[in-house]
Amino acid sequence: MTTPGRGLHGRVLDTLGPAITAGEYPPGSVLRTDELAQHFEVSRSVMREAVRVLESMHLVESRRRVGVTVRPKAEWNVYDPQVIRWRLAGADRPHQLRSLTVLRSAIEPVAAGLAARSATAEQCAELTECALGMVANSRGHQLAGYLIHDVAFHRTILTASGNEMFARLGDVVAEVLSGRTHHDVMFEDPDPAAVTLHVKVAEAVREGDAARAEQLTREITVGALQELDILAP
Amino acid sequence: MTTPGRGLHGRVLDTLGPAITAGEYPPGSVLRTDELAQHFEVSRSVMREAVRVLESMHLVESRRRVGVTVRPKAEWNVYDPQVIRWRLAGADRPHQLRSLTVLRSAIEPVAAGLAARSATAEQCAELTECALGMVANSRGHQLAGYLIHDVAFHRTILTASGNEMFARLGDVVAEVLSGRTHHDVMFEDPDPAAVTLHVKVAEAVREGDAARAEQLTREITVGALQELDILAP
DNA sequence: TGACAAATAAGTCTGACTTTTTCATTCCGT
DNA sequence: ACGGAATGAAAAAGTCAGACTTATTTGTCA
Repeated sequence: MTTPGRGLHGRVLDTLGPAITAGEYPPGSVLRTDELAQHFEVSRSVMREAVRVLESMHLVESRRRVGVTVRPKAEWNVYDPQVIRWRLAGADRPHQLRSLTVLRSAIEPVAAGLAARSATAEQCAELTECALGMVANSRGHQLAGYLIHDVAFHRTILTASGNEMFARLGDVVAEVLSGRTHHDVMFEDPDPAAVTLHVKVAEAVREGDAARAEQLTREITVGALQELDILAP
Repeated sequence: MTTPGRGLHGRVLDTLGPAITAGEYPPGSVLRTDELAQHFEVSRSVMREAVRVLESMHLVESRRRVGVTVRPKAEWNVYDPQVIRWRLAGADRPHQLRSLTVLRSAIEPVAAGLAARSATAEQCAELTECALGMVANSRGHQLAGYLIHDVAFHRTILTASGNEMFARLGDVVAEVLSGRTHHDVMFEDPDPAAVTLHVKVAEAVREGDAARAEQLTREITVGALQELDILAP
């Protein structure tokens, strides 16, 4: 997780960001910098910095003589990890989780295919290690241990794809997987079939079999979609 | 495009952002707010706001007694449209274009599949209209007209997918397509086969044939990959 | 080695001032 | 009397300058 207290403006964002992304201020709402500064008991300079950050996330728009207006959801920078965290922490969580899982289902298979072509020996080893760690923690309610390896596995795939855009989704996937374990599903041991699939993906990548790595990963993501009752493509 | 002159801090970002993303300041470089403020001839308050924005993009990190240090590329928020624009405008353009095209190849087929399931009648009409517009402008060096319809087509697919994360990639795809037309390839009329594929995708979506829409779109993106000499999966 | 002190650069606050944009009024012409 | 253009005032963000605070690092000395 990122540093919680990186200055006063960060403190302000910690409450204002979630409030906006939660829809507490509907699109078109107008805030005034001075009022916000008073409300949060900070100086205008600090408040202005916070507004600038929200503006860079396209959450709000600041215009002279008008104020700080909340933008419609469709314009938000929904790939900003901070925005994602805020939304995952709020009432929008289920919806956000679905969006992200669908995104995963598009990205990860392709990433796995690329990883099979360009993964380094170290990455292959890491992958195998993670898969074995998942197997070792797949029985007896060792969810914490399982999760660590699961996250590391997917992160390694995304990194090994060699595509920077894919690699940067590692944190997002981590958040989705953690969330799934802690809150929603997974009250019991993980599906053995899923565990096996991970082992096979590690194999396929190690052998450089791109098509197989992609197909197997697609099966994993289909499973993730089904867990959320999303119609599998 | 976004508004160019949204305040002094925006002006500063317009030169500092591209400079950082271009690698002009290598990772670990230390900048000092006061010096920057002097250099850009703005007050410290303005400079601080600019730094905050760069910080929210994970381009830099500001620490007391140290200064503003440039983060390694791997930590940047590479999905931030602003960051993408900066990188597309700089020396990193070819690399960025490849990353984005690979991203497209993962996203768009899935988006098309989803669109086939959930597109509205209006969206289907829009799609057909775009495809016809592409056909009409596919001969006789009418690249500008072709591009408009091409961009609109892909944007509509992404929107019609019903997934907000996909929808937000519309701008990125637009930028990639425009760039391709203006700079790199496409000196002559577009590939007739590609045009036909677009028409067929519109058909498949209209008929609700998800698998076919996905497969046809995959063929389109494979073409885009090949244009950049990227090994097709 | 550890504690303490100095230096440093970001962080914060305040108040005065500027600039842009909007809204309401007024004034003119038809 | 009505519509529209010009004018003025108000409102809120934007900018600046200066003083002060605080955390962090570095270096010195016991």
